Amino acid sequence: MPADPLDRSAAAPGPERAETGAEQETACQPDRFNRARAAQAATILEDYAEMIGDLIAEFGEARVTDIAHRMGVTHPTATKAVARLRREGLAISRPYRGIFLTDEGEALAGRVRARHRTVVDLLVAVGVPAETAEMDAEGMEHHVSRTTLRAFEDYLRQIDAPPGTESSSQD
Amino acid sequence: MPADPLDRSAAAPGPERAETGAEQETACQPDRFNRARAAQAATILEDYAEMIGDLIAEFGEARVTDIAHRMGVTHPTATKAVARLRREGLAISRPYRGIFLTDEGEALAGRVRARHRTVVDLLVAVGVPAETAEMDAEGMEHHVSRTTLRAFEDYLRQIDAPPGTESSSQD
DNA sequence: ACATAAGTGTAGCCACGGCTTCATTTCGGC
DNA sequence: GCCGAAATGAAGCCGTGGCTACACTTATGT
Ligand SMILES: [Mn+2]
Ligand SMILES: [Mn+2]
Ligand SMILES: [Mn+2]
Ligand SMILES: [Mn+2]
Repeated sequence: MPADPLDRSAAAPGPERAETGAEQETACQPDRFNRARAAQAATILEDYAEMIGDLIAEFGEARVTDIAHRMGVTHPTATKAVARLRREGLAISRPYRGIFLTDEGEALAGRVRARHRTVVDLLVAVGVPAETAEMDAEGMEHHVSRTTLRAFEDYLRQIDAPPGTESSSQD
Repeated sequence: MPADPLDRSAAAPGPERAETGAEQETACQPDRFNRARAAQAATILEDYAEMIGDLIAEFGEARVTDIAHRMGVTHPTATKAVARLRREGLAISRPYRGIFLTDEGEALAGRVRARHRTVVDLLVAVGVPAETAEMDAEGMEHHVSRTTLRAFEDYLRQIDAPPGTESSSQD
């Protein structure tokens, strides 16, 4: 093959790094992806915890079959997820009995539920149809950081304020 | 086994379980999660395709090591991802040579890149700090449907309109 | 009370996406 | 041209999160 006409060495992002001021734009890149992967790992726990919380609120307990049905998976899959919740100290259960949340699990479920609602609300606020917002939020929510969540809340509060009351620029 | 002291019937506030239309309001629920799972499955392909596109734009080709470095993974992981891209008809490569995108892969990369920017822009527009927006968008973007993306674009266009020129919005 | 239905557990399969380790190839300096 | 370094490939491990198939337990109805 022709000796590769492309010399990467010349086009390299920058042999010397101008430190302090300019962050190496490609150096933070891996971090972004790592964070996204970490968020993805928590997705299952979060969704199952919230779901179990919902079922407990409705029926007083969460059963594997109900969890599986609502999550759209088979019951062994739900069982495995519950096992992981148990390992993480988020749920408790006994064989052939319902699943319950620990205090920690309940706290998580609560946070997740609130965040979910905020994300949906924000999407609707910027013009996304309600049904679509509900759909997309189910996946997006797990990647919404605390900072972003707070920004969403502030934004929603701001647009909720009566338009006549214009203390907008200030706090 | 001890005669289980936990009778589920007592724990349940409502003895009767979802007998009426309770199933119907939760019928869409599995679909939401299935969609979120599908979006997650596409995440890897999308991010790698975009990344390969970036590298080609910079260096004329994408090398496994560079991909791995920017994605924050080891090179065998990047190799596996490239293999999957090839299988899906999104990339082409020959042993010990650079990786390139097919027309389809290039189209995907372009869409993903544009969507990424839109998501970041929207986050910033509603008050999320730029760096945080970049972080969160990396994960959120894959769950943004076409409908939501269009809503984002409309919203951004709307707020981009000069505040003084309010011909568009009825007053 | 007992038969059957429904719920649950368990085992084992698969693909994915990380990783380490080692073999092989290509590249670059001399 | 050679040789060492760097890049790439290939094998194989692990955990996750789907699934099916089958065993067992619990609930239910007669
Ligand atoms: Mn979710
Ligand atoms: Mn949710
Ligand atoms: Mn991404
Ligand atoms: Mn992206």
